[in-house]
Amino acid sequence: MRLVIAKCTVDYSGRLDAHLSEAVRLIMVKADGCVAVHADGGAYKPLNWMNAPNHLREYEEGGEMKWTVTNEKKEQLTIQLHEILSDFTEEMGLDPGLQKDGVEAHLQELLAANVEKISAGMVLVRREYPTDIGPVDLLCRDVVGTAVAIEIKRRGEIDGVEQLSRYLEYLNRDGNLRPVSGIFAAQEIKPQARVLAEDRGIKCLIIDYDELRGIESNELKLF
Amino acid sequence: MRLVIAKCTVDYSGRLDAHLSEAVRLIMVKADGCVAVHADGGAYKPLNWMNAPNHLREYEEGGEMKWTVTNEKKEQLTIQLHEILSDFTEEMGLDPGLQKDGVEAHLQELLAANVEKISAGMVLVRREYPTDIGPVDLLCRDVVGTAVAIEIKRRGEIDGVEQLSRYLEYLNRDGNLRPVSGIFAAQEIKPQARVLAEDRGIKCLIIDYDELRGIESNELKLF
DNA sequence: GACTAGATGTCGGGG
DNA sequence: CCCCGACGTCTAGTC
Repeated sequence: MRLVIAKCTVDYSGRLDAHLSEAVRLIMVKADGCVAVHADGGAYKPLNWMNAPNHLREYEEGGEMKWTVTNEKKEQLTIQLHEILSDFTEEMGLDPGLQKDGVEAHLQELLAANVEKISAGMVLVRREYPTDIGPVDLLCRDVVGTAVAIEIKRRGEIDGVEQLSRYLEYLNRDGNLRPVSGIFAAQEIKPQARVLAEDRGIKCLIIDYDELRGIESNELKLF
Repeated sequence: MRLVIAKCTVDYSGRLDAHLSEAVRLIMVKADGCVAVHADGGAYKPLNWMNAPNHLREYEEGGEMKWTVTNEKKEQLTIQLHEILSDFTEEMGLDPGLQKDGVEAHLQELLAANVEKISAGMVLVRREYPTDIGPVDLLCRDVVGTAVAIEIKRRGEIDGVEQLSRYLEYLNRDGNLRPVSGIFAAQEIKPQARVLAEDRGIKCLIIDYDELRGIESNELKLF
């Protein structure tokens, strides 16, 4: 990784046009070639960047260094280095990568293993039930045998309700399943999403991840 | 800005749990206090981070440095620095910020000024027409006085069609507007989005940003 | 390659 | 503050 701190001006042209006037910034060049220009604030997002794969050309122009980074998609990042305050390179090697726990896939796994907690007698038909317009998170049958499509989110927002609505509309065309009801399950459901869901006859369900995890570990203890 | 390169292990706990095993990484601490842990690859997103506002505590534990970053939302980032290879600080000052051109707002502005280019006799009622479920990009009336809702996107995908559909459903409840037709306008429309739009009776329109900009500059030349 | 959906999305604007 | 929508969204997974 190469870290350059320099007084610079930057221009990006591609999906839009953007310009940064002269200031001191950090320019980060990673081993895979991606370039990021950071200000000393504003969360982790750089002001400008160019992802790999790309081509970096460094050259002198009028007594100053100029970098142009281009890629196959005709995007271009141009950095004028008016004054280089620091230029430092360090080999870091490959990263073993990030392990995560608590993303949507884990919620889905836990809820799939505990569908009877949603309502007594509920039975799982399958996870990731395939349709032409994408997989339904969980397809179940309730105690009287009615099909139930469940969409699971960490945070329940309008997009998720629309997604479930599309699946319901599709599934209800299938004579073997019809009528299919819907449950929108999330750790947190935004008010507007709840209104839209209930307006469409979709039930809302708040999932307690820790509680479900607790059930799992308690069951493990029993055996 | 402080840049530390160190062999470290990292743990994040908050919206999810995440763990990074031992490796050499860059730790970036910005003037506003935000912390980011970068590997030497993988675009501009850090492996782990904690945005401002937060509280950074540095202390020694078992002969190694340990950082804990916490915030009001009970999120926590813990960094174990097993070996510090470099620790460098540079004052950078405030950044004048990024100027952009070509985002959706510009498209909307241009199209609003040229609604008669959409179809002859089209008249703009208002931009950002407010409804309870959000603002409609453009509300117009066509040559025979029928209301037309226009949703503008740079890239037209299914989400945008759903958004316009919600607006149309809402607007069509208003006796003063009904019937309201819809136009989905974008620089590029994905095939599936087009199919969904047309299935719902929504017209699709490709916008040529450069052409509209050309019209604007030509009109300027006339005066 | 196209398309879908998740993301610790982030970010900015408006109520 | 929440809510909402844009973003150079990015990214991973599937078909």
